[in-house]
Amino acid sequence: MEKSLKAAGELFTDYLRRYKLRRTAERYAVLEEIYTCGGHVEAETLFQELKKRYRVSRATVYNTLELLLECGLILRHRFEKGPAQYEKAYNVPFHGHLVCSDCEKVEEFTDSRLNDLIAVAGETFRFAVEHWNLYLYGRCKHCQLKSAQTGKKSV
Amino acid sequence: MEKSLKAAGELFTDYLRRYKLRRTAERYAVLEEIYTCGGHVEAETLFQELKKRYRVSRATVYNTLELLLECGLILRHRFEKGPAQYEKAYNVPFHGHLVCSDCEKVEEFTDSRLNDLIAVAGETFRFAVEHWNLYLYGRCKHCQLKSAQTGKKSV
DNA sequence: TTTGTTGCAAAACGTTTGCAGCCTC
DNA sequence: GAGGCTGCAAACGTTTTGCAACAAA
Repeated sequence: MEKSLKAAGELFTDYLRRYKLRRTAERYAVLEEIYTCGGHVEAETLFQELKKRYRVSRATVYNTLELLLECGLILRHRFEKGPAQYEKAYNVPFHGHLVCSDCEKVEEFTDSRLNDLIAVAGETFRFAVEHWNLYLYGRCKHCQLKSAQTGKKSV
Repeated sequence: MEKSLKAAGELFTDYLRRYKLRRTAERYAVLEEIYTCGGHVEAETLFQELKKRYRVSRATVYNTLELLLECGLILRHRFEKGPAQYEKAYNVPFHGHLVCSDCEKVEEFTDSRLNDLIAVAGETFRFAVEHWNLYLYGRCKHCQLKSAQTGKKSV
């Protein structure tokens, strides 16, 4: 956790140096928040959290998110509903997402066949895959149980 | 093509009847446009096209898209950039999407292992999968060739 | 000192909503 | 005839942009 933030920070520094971009406190603050909040965050939440501790603007948050995406330190998801969500990507195994249509909670899963399948698809189409997303939508364990108890199919 | 529109129209009629919703010309117009435009369309394009032939509003387009999603006759995608895109779903095999970050074009691919993989993930988590999306982002064949010729890595 | 980056506010964008009138049933 | 659905326009929430002030190099 703590460790992956440190390593990510160093990679971020390398990236900023390489492209002659400035190392500002705000940029590292955004990185830290994503790496320590645990899970998925949306830009607005990120901004509200950071505002408690720093003087930051939404513009900077969005600007920094763009940089972090570019250097591969974070991932962005646009699920069916709501604003985009961000998660740390460094030292995290590739995974798919299970998104519950009822409670909106997101679970993650891995499958060894996923990477192979994606590599094959890329080769078949001579497509240079940079990143990918697999989203499964439906009802999670808890919401199925909940509706079974009340006898209702959905809210 | 023509045939799947007809079948989809009948399923839409069944759905509207079942839920005591009204069969309006506008609703069928939206369905037809999606089934005949071939590929992915965004709501605004749909609206602009329909406006040429009918008196419709954006509100009706969005409202109808919601209905068509609900009865499974269309699919909705939120790729990394841009507004949501819609595609017909009736009589179309499940497929993943290859999205080019350069030219924004979308290719489709199928893999027999996909359905199995998704079923397994669902069972493992006792998650009732309703639908899913697999998006691969990167550079398509043509854009790779294009940058190899100019010697530039990207635009 | 230079100029990339910031905070702020306004604008842009896609989508949703409120409402009076229309048209399906 | 009743009320679900419509077009229109205004409102909404998220993201982007323009700009003067600031601070990293």
